[in-house]
Amino acid sequence: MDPNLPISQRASAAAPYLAKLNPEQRAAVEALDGPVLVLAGAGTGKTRVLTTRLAHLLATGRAKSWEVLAVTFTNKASREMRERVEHLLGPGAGGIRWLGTFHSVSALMLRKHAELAGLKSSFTILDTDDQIRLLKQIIEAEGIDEKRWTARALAGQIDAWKNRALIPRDVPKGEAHAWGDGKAIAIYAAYQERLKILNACDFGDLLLHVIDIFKTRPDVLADYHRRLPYIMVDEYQDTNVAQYLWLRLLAQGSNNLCVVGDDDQSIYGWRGAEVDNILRFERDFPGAKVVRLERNYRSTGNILAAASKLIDHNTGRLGKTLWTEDEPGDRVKVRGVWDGEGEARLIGDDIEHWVSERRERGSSGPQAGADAGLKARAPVYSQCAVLVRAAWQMRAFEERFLMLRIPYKVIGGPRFFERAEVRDAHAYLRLIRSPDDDLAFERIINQPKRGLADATLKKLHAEASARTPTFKPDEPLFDMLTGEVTEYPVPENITASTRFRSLTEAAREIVKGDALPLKARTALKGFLADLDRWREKRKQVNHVELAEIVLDESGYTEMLKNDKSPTAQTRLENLKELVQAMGHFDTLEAYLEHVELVLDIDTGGGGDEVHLSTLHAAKGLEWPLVFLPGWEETVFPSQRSMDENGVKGLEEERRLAYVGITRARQSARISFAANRQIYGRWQNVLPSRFIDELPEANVDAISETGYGRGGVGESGARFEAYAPGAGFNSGYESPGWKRAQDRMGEGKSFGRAPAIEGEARLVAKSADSDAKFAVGARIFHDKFGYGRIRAVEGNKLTVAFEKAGEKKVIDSFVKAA
DNA sequence: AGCCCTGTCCTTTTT
DNA sequence: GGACAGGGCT
Repeated sequence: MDPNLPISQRASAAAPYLAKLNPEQRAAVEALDGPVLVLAGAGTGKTRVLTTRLAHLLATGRAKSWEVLAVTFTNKASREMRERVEHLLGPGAGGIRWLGTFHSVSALMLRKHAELAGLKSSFTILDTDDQIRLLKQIIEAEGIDEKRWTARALAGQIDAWKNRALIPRDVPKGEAHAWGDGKAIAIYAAYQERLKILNACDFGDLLLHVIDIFKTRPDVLADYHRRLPYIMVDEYQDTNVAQYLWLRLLAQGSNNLCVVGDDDQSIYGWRGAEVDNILRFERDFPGAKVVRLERNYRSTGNILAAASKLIDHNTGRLGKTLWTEDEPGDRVKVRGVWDGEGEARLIGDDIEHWVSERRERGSSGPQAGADAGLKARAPVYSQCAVLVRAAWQMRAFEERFLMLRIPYKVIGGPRFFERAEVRDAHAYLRLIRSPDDDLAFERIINQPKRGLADATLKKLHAEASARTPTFKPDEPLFDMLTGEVTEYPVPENITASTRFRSLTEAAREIVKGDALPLKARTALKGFLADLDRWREKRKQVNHVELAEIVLDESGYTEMLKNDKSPTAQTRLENLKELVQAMGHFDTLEAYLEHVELVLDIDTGGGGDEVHLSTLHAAKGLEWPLVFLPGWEETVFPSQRSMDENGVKGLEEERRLAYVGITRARQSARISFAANRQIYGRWQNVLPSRFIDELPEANVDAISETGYGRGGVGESGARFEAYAPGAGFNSGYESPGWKRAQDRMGEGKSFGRAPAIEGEARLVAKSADSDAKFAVGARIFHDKFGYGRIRAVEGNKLTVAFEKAGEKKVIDSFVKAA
């Protein structure tokens, strides 16, 4: 080795991991100085570059593991990064202190400097649910029409403002005026006050408070500049204004910022992401080195060509030309089906084909032999994914997969930590930790039922706000409106919605008097005593035991045990899982920090299961076989996206389509239906415009629209017979389902298990053996849409159709011979 | 207090 | 098809 080489370069030359990179990737990894922008197309090894660069920084001794700030958007991404660095450099190398999501890193910083934002370092992080409940109270107090301005919508608006780093004072007047009769800013300000009093902040605040601290305390910022000379950012195209400001401030020190992203994969505009951030990086950071990664290692030629042509329809791109040395492979399949069920059927069949094909090939291959039985089966299901636009589209697939016994796993599906029982358990723990946590208090005061419902709660609220505040903040109050730090007494701009006495405190007060009926008073006393006892207990036992004790003594477990609804069992299991999860943490605090922020539990994974995911959650992942159902106008592209954001919205939808196609390694299969149930109503829908935008040369279009070919005989009906009361889900009852039963006139369960399906001819034939024309069988008619059989008399069916919300009874429905 | 019924509005996408 | 809120009833 050349002894004249600087040490860092000697290390580079020797590093084995560099040999695995192509020239562009290597250029990106070795650009260790100054601002760097890596434009990485889909499947070009973006993560590899990022992790290798990080490893390289450490391996060459340029940086210590605590001197690199590496930010990602999702917990999954940061976990993966950690693992991969470890993989490159060996065990222990993953201990990078400042590696995490924007939010988790911010939380870490804010805990250190909480007092500068008027918080205690033990502040709680509210999730969306808490946020909405809080806003609801404030809206109520402000006397605003709750129908017109829902808490949910207001939460969305406040989030949007926070994404743009706007504190109440900064919100443009015109914009605020359009909201809540001009009271939006007042509510926003009141909300911030309440958060401070609750010693809490929401997701947006994590960043905003830190930005504010950096701006007002140059000494603190300078300290971070010194500590964190290297900054790396993943998915830069998804940064919003707040995140951008946050980064700018931190990067001012060393100017050594390396961002990786792809403007074509910016799909979080609705969350405030500004593609513009990546488009103007070179202007923001003069002298930035730009590296383009254009060689795709993931997909075959046809898939890549189809995706590239599609994304070409967008304007204002930085532009890349992706290429691959892979063979063209299968063409992208586009298929039309009759309706959502048909689509699920088609995809289910495809997966079964794929699986049996692989299994056969595997067992006849050279590997087959004596030890074949001993070896775990090669994964097959997990090579397939179904990617949908919106979560509700998953249900059809889940039902179908259950029926076919295809194992599946919902990625990022109904979140463990968002389940009611888990949140209830957390509320107990939070309340034990901090008696001031009013949101937690409200959540569980009557869970399980203690006879402390609305009336009691109302009195508690009154008690809490009526009396002269006795609350004295430990720290001076920080005013979001003016940015001033105010000493007690309380600033005047606190609205009626703001209370200075916690509900716990109010409860202690109220049980002394006779404001409550005796029954409620006793119950409340008991509840308070329980809490105090648990707080005592906490000093003696560890947090896992504490959780068990609380769940048991509160009667929560018992409530679930007595609950006869089918979900009760699962909920009990969830609680067990929760207690188990707590064991992975040393303290209650550590655990709560995790659940508040990471909101993600490692569900073991690794099973051989088909992946079911939204397109958003699929970013960064890949599969050999990818299904892209629901490509219909109004669904995808989403009507709402286009209504709200016009061409910009459409282009983001198109990027989403691009992300979808480029997830596929070997085969991408797009499908669309002619009929789709939206809000429970049947609607005719048109194929997505994106389908027309695909290049013919790379696509096989097999339209089966009219699946079932509509009319058989004069009735023009397609039948799907369901066996009443049969197995699958037959115990399931929902309000809507019950209502449907009532309408049908038969009090019996119809069940949901398709016994047979097919065209009229088939059904009619089996009707002779009087098997399938059972009351409750589902029927589709070209003219009248879906209905259910109400009565059967020989060849005549009485069918109740539901169309456009109206009930229609067609007598003498003649079957086709 | 709490259950049940009925009417309304809805559904993107996530830290 | 379902969450949720409000009203009426037990």
